[in-house]
Amino acid sequence: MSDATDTPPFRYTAALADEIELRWQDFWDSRGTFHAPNPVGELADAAHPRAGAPKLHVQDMFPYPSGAGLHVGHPLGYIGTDSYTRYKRMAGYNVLHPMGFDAFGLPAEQYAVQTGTHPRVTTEANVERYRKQLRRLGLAYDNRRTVATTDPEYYRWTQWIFLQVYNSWYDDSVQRARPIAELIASYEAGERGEEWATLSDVERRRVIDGHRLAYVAEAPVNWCPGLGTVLADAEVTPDGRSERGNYPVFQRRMKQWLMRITAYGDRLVDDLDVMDWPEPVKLMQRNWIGRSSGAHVDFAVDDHTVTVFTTRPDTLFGATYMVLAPEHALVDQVVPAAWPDGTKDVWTGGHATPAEAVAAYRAQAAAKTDEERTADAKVKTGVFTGAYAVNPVNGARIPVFVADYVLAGYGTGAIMAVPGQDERDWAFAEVFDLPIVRTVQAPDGYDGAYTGDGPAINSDWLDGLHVAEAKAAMIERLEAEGTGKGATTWRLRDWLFSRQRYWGEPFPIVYDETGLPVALPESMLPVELPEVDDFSPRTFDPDDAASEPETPLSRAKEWVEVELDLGDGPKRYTRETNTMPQWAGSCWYELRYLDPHNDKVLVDPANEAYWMGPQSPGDCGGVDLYVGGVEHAVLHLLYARFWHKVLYDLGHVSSFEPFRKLFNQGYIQAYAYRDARGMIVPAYDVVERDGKFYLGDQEVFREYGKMGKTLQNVVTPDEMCEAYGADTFRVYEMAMGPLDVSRPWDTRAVVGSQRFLQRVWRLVVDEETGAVRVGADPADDKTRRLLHRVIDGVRADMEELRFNTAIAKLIELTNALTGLPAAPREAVEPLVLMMSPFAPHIAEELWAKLGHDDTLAYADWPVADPALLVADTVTYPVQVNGKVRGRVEVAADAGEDDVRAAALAAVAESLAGRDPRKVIVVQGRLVSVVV
RNA sequence: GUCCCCGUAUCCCAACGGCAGAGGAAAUGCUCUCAAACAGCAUCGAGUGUGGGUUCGAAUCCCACCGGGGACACCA
Repeated sequence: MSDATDTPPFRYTAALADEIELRWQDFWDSRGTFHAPNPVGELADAAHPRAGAPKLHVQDMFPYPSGAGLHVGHPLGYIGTDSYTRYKRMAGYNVLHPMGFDAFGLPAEQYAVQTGTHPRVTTEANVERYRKQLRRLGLAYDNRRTVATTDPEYYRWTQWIFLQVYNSWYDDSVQRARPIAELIASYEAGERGEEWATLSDVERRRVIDGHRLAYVAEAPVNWCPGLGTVLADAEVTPDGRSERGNYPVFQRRMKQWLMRITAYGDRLVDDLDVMDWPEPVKLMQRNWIGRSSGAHVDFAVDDHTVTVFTTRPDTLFGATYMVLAPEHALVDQVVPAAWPDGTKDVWTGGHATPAEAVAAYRAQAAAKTDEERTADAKVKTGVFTGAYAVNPVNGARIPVFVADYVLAGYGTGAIMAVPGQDERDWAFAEVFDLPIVRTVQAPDGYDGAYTGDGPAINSDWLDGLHVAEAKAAMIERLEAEGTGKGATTWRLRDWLFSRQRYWGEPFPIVYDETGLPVALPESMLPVELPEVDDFSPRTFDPDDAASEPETPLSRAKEWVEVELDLGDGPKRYTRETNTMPQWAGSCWYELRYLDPHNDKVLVDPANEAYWMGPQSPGDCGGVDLYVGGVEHAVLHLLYARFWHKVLYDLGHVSSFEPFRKLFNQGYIQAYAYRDARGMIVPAYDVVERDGKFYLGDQEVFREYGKMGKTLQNVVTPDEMCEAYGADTFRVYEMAMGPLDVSRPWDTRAVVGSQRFLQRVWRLVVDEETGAVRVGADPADDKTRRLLHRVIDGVRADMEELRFNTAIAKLIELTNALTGLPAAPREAVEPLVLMMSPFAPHIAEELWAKLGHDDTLAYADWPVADPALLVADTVTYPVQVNGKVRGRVEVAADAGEDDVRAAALAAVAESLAGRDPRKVIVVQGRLVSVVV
């Protein structure tokens, strides 16, 4: 062990980095360096250097603190926002950059079920570990503002928001939520019909409860026996399994809490237009919400009326048959005793009567899972019901089919089929030999269903109109005749909000003797989770669709049965024993950061307006930059937008969107290795030789995937800090590529970032003596010009989050300074300031060594001198027919004619007497000569 | 099947339509060392997935195809 003697005593090594980093972390903590002042309240501080400055609110999607701790992929976004906010703070902004923990959730609960350890114990330990890991990275959070969703002081307000939602209704006439008291007043004033006066108290409550934005309903839900809980649509994978645990999920009707997010469908779609979000995420939200506008059209089927939904009312003259979903309620009622005349053989499925055919088909459809239905989508199946419908616009009789390509849960569960303009209908019509009538003129030679625009044909009075006008004209006619109505349908359903779980927020709801819910008053919040011995919901055989949920809280009898005085004297009540889903706490945390300890209100309006309020007329307001993975594109981001809009409608916040700008960071993935038997081997022990990979002598094979236990390729920030220090780790993560691009982790390459920091260190500190060696002389002209070019470029890169190119420029400058006998202070100081967002500890240390006695966190960010950005002379390459044939150096301010003359002289030889046909001078760039 | 993103040196990545290289890694040589590691200095390198088109000029814009990643997938 002679390392210590051979390494220069003052070299920037991992050990020195460790010492510097821990010291500065303590310094920042003890000084409260990164505290951000609020306008009002406990966190206001008029003496703060950034009090009253322009604000910037930057936030990361907060983590679920898992038992495995962080790996190097997790902090990528955190380091990105930290670098950005450190830069913006130096550039003069009052920066809010908080961090918290999404601490309710299944893993801690499942661990509790297995081991009997209370989820709170596990969660707190995990949170503590995360805090330590994040602190070690030197992330400049305002730690006074941290939140954990499991903290009763936090979930008190989650419950409070639930009460706001519960105690309001959506007034369609003004397109916003209003207090439920206003609805009750309206009923009592007789503005909503006479009936109210005749109702009993209980009936009145039922009427009102039916309008609330949070309500209990018997609804089709996703019941997952394997987890013992119901799930939101978004938590179910397309193949009908639970996203967590991958258990089968069954459709069941159950009594559950729902939130009326569908009321906000229009605004959730429309407001996407004003937000600065990645287009793919906006698209995913639009798809998920699935707004489509068209019309409901009534078709007579014998004595019954079947209403269909269509987005193409303009094609009504081309409707040649009708389809009901197998589950449609009217199917049985329209089926006649025998096949009518004209029934084609392919329509019957080989059955003797319509009733048999329909029953057989329905049984067959019911037996299919959604997955099978989708997999079979290529081949259209169905059967004739024997009934005919009458097309309301032309009186045509069209056969009514049952087919599973029509979904019961969307629209009305019935369609008019227009094969000429719909690909699915076309495919069905071909199988069942049904007529095809084009009602939109297709291009010459077009085969198949034509869904594009064109003039209407075969459509009587619509002929000649284009699609958009034809739709409007048809809707107008249908409404006038009373056979239809313009309509909008949604794919989005109301949000299933209850879970049969222990480790979640209890509802602030009790039930009285009527069995109807009663909201607890704010004064009784928080409703804390009771202590229980058994955390597990009753789980079942994962395939037992008929099982019934039983919540863990229902077993805490002394908690469930309570005596309360809710205004009419002490009475017995029963508590709600479901808990809220994990999304609840993350639906509003961006607001609590603003005023984390306020026990009077969720957030003081002045603080909300400052940090998140609209910045200009029409601006939606919200967090200025929200960074996280794209996997939350619909779930979290849709739910949070919904809650925020409710709070906006009720006047609690001034912004109508929570996140003005969204940025999706990429992922750090890693190589994994399998041996010849296909077994994963620890990536850490694999070595590369001659392009092949070996574990010992055995060749192994490389693949690429997520970092994790199963692939045995986890690298932790702790290891990186130990081997190189946090600054090196941070610089490496920011330098390896653009923030939004996924890339492979390569531990071998980290050393490059360490060498960069070592070189900067050496510019300031003599490795042998530890003395400050920075030069006092002014920089030479060349160095000075480079410095200002770098200052200029780095600022632009920082603004655009292009950290990789910013770091490249800093390295370029460093390498230039390294070559000088003594690096001039004039260049070193800006370099230290500019590297500080990425490597804050070493930058602080060097800043101090350069003679500054306070943190550089509030030092002025360097500004480039424009005069030094323009060169004295410019070298123009001269192209002849696209090939570079010469170069000329001319004064930077030379006119175009001078440049042309010089250029032509320079390539006279190549021209060989030919006359240039054209000479193009690109100012400052090049000259192109065409002969 | 439809839509979106991406293909630049051995690898990760740069290049307002204007000389393909900012930066890092690897590799090679040298310095330091008894030796090695660290560190330092130097060297090495592709014509931009393929084929067309637009242009004086294309990695960049357009079209088609190939490869990789992602989203959606009977939503009437």
